[in-house]
Amino acid sequence: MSDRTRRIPEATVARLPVYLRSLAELVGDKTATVSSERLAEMAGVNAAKVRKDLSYLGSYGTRGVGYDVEYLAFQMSRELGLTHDWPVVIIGAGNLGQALANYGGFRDRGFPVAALIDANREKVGGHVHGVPVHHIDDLPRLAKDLGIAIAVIATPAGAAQSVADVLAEAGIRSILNFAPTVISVPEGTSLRKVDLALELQILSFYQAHRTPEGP
Amino acid sequence: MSDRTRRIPEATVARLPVYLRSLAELVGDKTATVSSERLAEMAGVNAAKVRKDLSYLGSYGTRGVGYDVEYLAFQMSRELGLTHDWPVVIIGAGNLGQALANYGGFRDRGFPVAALIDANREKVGGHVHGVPVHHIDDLPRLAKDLGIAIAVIATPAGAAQSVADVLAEAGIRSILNFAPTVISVPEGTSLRKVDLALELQILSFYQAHRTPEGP
DNA sequence: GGTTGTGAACAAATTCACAGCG
DNA sequence: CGCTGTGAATTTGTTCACAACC
Repeated sequence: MSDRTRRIPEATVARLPVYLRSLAELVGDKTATVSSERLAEMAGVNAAKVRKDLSYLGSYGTRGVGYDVEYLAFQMSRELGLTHDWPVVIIGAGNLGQALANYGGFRDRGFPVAALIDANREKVGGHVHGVPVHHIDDLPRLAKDLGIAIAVIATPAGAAQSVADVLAEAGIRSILNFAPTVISVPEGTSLRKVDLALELQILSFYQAHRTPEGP
Repeated sequence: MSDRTRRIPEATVARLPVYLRSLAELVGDKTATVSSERLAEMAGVNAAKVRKDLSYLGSYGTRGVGYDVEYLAFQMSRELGLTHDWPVVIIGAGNLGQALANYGGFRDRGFPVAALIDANREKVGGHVHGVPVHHIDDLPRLAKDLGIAIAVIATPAGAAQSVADVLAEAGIRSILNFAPTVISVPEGTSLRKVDLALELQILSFYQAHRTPEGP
């Protein structure tokens, strides 16, 4: 049975956006076709992995030629659900939340920040970089009105679990958590974590274990 | 041969900081010992994985009792190289770089931000949240003077590779890259990536593939 | 009795290597 | 001939299950 009929492995899903970014570059360069070799180089992986990953999407390559850049980009966007925008809310209008609201990379890649949410009523009512700040009690209504399916948690660790509970209540089933704590979400909710200091701690490990001469 | 004599797997290294965070909580609660079961719950993994992971550090548990919280935390800090602070530089004094400089989580977990670096001389000379802003040309000297081993790239994608090259030149061998692009670094340099929009794209995939009822 | 530490079994992910096709 | 698509082999990571030990 061919790979494309099986469920796409998590590791592959996590690389698709990297390929898509490379394809966007190639589209910009007006490059018509690309080999797995070249795409691998751009994405920082090896060619066998690219071919295996792409095979889960279908047989979109041509033997002896490579992949049609535009067609592959389209298929990949479709597979990733990126054919339309996904408005997101950011919970926590503190330092990090405000910076994320102002981060152009979200909007540019199809994730406009529709609202900032905070529990502190003093922050509510204003705008941060053009994004309105609402109270957490309004979240269920906002999620419905704005068609929000994805939330970003940018609160202190202590507040993250209760926020996750409110999100579950509001029917939001995709969460990106920046709070440095483990949160539990209902079965069926997708959760991704970004822990900034944790990444540095991992680097510290390898730094500490490097011999002076290396590696 | 026991696990602790083998090289620690990458997947385990990536989880050690999560355990350490849980242990720090337990220390705060004045909890003396902890079972793998309890630690697993706190870290959001299963107990077998905790025991296997901890076994790479050594036999620090007591059968029938569990792990001594303080002792394990100490051993883990030592293994992670967190017995002293690691000052970091952030390259790119834009939106994200400034937010990261102001992010308390770095300092709190032993990674004080010693300097912000920018290529734009108009930004240089001032301070952002108490952190001095220097020019990229001063990086080699700064790295040496401030004892900096870890750098954070928070520039636009287009500048990231040239920044990585400067970092290599300056002898910095641990890099956390926030720029949404693949960068290549010399053999022996540790590189971790955080791509904010990419995380949302991954969530989009699962959101798009979710059937209305489940799973 | 309770919990660790760890081989063994299992699963996921990566890489190889080459048949198949344009 | 060149490059994809993919089974097979390998490597890495996870989970099981239980002997060893306090």
